Amino acid sequence: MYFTIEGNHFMAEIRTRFAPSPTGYLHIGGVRTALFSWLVARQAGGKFILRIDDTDSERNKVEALQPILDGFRWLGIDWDEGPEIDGPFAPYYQSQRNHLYVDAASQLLAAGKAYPCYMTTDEIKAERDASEKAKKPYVHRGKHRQSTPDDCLKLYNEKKTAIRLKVPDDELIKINDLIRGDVEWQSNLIGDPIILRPDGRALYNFATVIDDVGMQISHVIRAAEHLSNTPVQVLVYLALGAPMPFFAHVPVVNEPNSKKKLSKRDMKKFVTSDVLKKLNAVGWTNEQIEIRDDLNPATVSFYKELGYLPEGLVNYLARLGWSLDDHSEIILLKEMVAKFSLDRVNNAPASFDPDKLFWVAGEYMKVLPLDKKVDGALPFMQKAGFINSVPSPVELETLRKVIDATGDRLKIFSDILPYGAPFFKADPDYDLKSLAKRVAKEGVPELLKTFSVSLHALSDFSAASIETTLKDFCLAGNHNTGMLIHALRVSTTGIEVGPGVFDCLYILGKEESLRRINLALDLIAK
RNA sequence: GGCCCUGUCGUCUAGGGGCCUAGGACACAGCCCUUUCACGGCUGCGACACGGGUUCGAAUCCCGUCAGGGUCACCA
Repeated sequence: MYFTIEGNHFMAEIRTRFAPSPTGYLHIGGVRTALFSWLVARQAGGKFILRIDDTDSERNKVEALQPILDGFRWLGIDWDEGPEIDGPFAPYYQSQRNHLYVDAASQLLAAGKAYPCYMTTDEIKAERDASEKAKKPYVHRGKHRQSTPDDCLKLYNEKKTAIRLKVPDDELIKINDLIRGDVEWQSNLIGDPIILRPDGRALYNFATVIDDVGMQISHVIRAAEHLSNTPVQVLVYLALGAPMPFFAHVPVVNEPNSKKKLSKRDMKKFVTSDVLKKLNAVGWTNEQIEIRDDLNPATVSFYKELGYLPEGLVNYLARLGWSLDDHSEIILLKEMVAKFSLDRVNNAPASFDPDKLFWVAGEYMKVLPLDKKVDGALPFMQKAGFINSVPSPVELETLRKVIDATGDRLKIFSDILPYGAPFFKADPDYDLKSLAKRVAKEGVPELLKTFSVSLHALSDFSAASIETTLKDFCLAGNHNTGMLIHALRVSTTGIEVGPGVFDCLYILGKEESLRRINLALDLIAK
């Protein structure tokens, strides 16, 4: 005989949930699991529930929860029930639900499915040592397993203690995991788990089931590390006589180029000098990064801070461990909701790849309308002090032109900083090496001077006409076109990489272009 | 150590007995386009963990080995 959960579900509606702890940040691995869960609910027209696992948090709960909610909102993962919106099964904070766990435990006690256990830690330790000596696995079985429900109740009412669930003998506990297929355990290898502490606080494995039953969760979609909790939880469902949900255990996310789980502890190690540089570039000081634990590549807010498009992050995360077919990489959310399926989720762990995420984010940026690009890039320019907090029409227009000229070079919003800087600073930051390489060369200063005259005479200072003028000029005087182009770029923007020169000159305007050319010439004259 | 899960290019993946000389994507290298960079195009590099079966035929099914991971709490 064995217990099975297959086909034992009779909920009318698909209801999935994610149960984060208020940690102060949204972890990239967790959000991927949540995304799968959300996708299942949205596809079925069901409900996605956020339940806060705050039973042992000493932190300020509201404060530590906010970044998580913000993260979900930013990504576009919305919830139908949970914090800030409530719902028919409120409260959605486990810390406020303990009475439900106590009630359920009493019920099990009365039904003879659980018993009070008065064994001391020393006694348990002695038993464990004995089993170890005998080279047998330690399986806890308390003394009051055999007592009648009435005796148990009486005992418990006289003296509160830990309550354990009776694990049945000689059973095979079997689930059909929607991702991993059949998984089974021997009940004889599972010790009677404590479900309620002597002080009346519930344990995770118990509280989770009570909540999932109470909130009518139809699909328990969670990280693979919970797979080994599942048999105990199945037993709780059974003891409760509650309908069994589907289970799906999503494989863990590994560190980049590693077989190790992308852990929540020790995230600081991801803050490499490279990462630090990126964060510095968008205005975070090393001190701030040190204090905040959400500014590292294992959290969602890190990507928000750097100006990744949330759609890109979502797309990347979905593809991490899941595939639609043999070729699709860019999959719009709409399509994902329509076509997602748990059976196409891989069962092996996947390593997080920042390079690919960057590429995906860039693909989304490419197709973003110019207006949206301006909106997204503006805060970065403001934070860097290039543009006023209340931007002038001129600043906005220049930014728009720069972004337009920058084109596909813009992958994430913070990319605007290096490309945009030359157009918003009074003078370019000249890179001395570039200056030496492109301007301070034989004949080049003279060439620039002569060409300045042509530029000065130009009435239509558009990119196209600057280009024509330059080409005609080189043709007529038999000058090296490339040499002049490079010299112009460096002398007007200070850098060698960026939008086309003709665009740069056009955006700067005639006066400013000529001024900068002279500035560079003065500089190399020294 | 017990239990459970998992092994396809460096990474994400396709594949589920013959369409496999193993496909796509990122990354990397080269070439072309563009007198920069990026984009785009083309090419290259590069994997079925190992050993046994089953079969006419195995990346695919079975067994074993090895490796990695998860978990074994009055944490969640």
